[in-house]
Amino acid sequence: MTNRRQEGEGGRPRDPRVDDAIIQATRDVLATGGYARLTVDAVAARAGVGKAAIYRRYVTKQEMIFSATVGDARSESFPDAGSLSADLTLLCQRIARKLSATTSDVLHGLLADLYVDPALAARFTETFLGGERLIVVEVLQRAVEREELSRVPDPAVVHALVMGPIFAWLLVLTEDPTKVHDLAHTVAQATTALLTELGTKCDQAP
Amino acid sequence: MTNRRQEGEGGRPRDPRVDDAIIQATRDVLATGGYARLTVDAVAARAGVGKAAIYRRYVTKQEMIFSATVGDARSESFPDAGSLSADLTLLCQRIARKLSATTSDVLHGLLADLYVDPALAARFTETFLGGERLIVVEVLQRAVEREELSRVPDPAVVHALVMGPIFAWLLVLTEDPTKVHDLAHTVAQATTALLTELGTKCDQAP
Amino acid sequence: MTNRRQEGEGGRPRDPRVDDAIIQATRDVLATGGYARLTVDAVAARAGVGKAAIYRRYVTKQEMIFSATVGDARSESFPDAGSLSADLTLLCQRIARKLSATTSDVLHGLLADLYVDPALAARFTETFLGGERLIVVEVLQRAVEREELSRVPDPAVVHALVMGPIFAWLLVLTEDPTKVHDLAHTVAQATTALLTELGTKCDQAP
Amino acid sequence: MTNRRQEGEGGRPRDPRVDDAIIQATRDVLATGGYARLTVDAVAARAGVGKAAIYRRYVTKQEMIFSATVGDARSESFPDAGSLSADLTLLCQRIARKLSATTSDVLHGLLADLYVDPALAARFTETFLGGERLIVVEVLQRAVEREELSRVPDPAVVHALVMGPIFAWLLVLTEDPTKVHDLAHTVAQATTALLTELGTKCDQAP
DNA sequence: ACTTAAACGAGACGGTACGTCCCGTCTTTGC
DNA sequence: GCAAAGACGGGACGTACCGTCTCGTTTAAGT
Repeated sequence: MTNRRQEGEGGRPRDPRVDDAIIQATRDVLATGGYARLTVDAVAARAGVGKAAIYRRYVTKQEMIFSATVGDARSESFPDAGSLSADLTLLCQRIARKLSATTSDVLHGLLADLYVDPALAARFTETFLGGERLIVVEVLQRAVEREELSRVPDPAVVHALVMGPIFAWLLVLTEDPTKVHDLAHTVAQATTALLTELGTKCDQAP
Repeated sequence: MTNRRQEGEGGRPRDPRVDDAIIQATRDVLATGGYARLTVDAVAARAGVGKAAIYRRYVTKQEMIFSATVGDARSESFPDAGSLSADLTLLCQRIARKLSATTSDVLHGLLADLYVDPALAARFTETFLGGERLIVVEVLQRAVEREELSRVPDPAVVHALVMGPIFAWLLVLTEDPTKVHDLAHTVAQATTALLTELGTKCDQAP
Repeated sequence: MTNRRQEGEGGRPRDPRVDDAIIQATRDVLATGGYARLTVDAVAARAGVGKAAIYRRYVTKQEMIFSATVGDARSESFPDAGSLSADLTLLCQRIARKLSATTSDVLHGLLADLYVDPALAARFTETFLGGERLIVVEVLQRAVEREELSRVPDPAVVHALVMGPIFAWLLVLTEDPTKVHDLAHTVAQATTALLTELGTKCDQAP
Repeated sequence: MTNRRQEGEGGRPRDPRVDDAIIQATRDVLATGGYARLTVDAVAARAGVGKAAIYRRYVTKQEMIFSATVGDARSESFPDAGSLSADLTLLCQRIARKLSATTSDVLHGLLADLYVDPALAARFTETFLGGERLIVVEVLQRAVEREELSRVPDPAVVHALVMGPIFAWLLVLTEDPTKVHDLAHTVAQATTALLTELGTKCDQAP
């Protein structure tokens, strides 16, 4: 993905081993020295690849990092856990797992760079957040069908309520990551409580 | 703050106008080009100041940005709003206001750089988060005194629950900032619901 | 010339139209941007040819340029003009014509590159200078036979005396090229004067 | 020279040791690997200097090489040797010495690059050739005053006649450099012969 | 009033990384 | 097996910042 060029047929095709080597080297370098110390030369050297091979695939260092970290976004199917509470718990666990996979500084570095590059920002929103948002919508619709809720609340608000605390725990407060599992449970409880017991007051945008 | 040097007596004293000029220029440059494009030379030029004057005050570019954006953190007193729900709402509003003051990329850039510089990270935690944490603790204690809660839950969890969604709304999801006021209300509701109606299940760490 | 490969018989034969296209494209690109800006990719593109087709014919970019500019060196026969003076004048004219055919920077660029590549240097000496040297020797021998000279002077010295000023005029001093015809005449006069009137003092190497 | 900037007074002044280090390193690298292999990074490394320090002084790699090789052009005074023949001999020796100081490929590389950069070309003409030209003019005027010549011939032609053969001997024919002294003598003889015995036929441009 | 020590604007310094360009080689598909 | 197309590893280019270091000047406090 992102690997621009699909047009021309002629010529030597891109070597998929090079693609893999770049991605893997990026992850290695990121793990070694962190976002701030990642160098395109370092990645190229580690991958045993010329810099040109990298810039042929990614317009920018950021694009490369994006692809190597949060860019794949395999949208796994989301099973029905049986109740709103169980669904939300499952979603929280998944978000926690996803955020745990990326080091704090990498995600923040990427988020900082998004501000400069709107195109990358759009792709981030679509890739990284879009999948989650779809799941949120589906979970809420199921709850309405089960008659746990009378109507579908604003998905953006629910999304913020469930991903926010986990994001903050791991990437802002940098609290103990081993406790994130319990936190996910608590977040699901709080959201469920809000949505069911207090009614549907959170549909700010009808 | 951070302005090292207290020892020597002799010599020309620091010019406070220079301090202000640096802070203001930093904010201007950040507003103009964002975190990624901020250059020490640019700040110096804009402030009409030599680079030495900057590095005399801050060890690092990041320290400067920190001071110019989130570094002042005047810990305003936090009034008692009368109930847990009202206290939490007030806290959420305050967090929302604070986060709205800083552009998305600046905060993320800073957070990314914290990873590299532990000293700055410590100061960030203390300055930016410490005040909030104290308020969280106080709010919870008041609730126990009022007998709204039977015991004080883990403040870290509550902190994540209240600041997480707002942070995510503004700085990750980049949703409409005008709606953050309503969101703050919703977050307070959800947290109150969790703490009161479902008991004290969130004391993960006794 | 230089077109390595004579061995194999089997397989598709080289397309002579490709040879021509490469030579012509090289000259075009040289004329357009000069020696420093000549790129193999540019030549290939202009010739409508793959880079491989070029490197199948020439080991090096320099070989290609050499072939396209000074490499053909058709050794035209050199007629007897009747006297040493007339022979030298004719030789000077021929040298002037040859040097005028190549742009200043191309020849200098080539000469610079010769330093790095001894093989090319040898071929240059042989191709570009060897022909001239043979003519010099022949002219001097004729003069001895005509008894204009008592013995044959060092051909290297005479070669330098006749080609030097013309080379300098066109490629170092970059004086008016239209005056090179007159200069050629003057050079021939000076050399004749030296050889005849002052005797044979220039046989430095007996 | 060439070191642009004379305007501003404020700020740290250029360190002359850096100037020297760059010049010397350039000569070293040139001597080691030749013109084609000279790298700005290599020069910077060898000089123990940042690349910025180089580009602060020279717009271009070529400017740097120019300054380090033929750029100084200390115009030594030219003594009167007593006769046209002796003056020309002295001039030829001086030219030979100057050309011997620079390696073949460096001068050719520079000459090739002059084609691309007219500003550098102008400076080359002025610096490297201008001094010689002035001497030529002076030598001819002296000869007229001594009544060896009836009038002053075209200096450009004489210049080509004396520097051409030496240039060709060393830098095109690459003949034995130890014989250049004898050649210089021969060249002076030939030119004297032309100018005196055959009259002033070479004033092509009156 | 004079000395002294530090702060000041300016900008050069050694480094390091960027993203671009080119070389000469290798690898496809199609004739 | 040659051809066009173009990807490959390598390496230099010139630019931009970083954080440090002089310059020569200015400004207070301590004598």
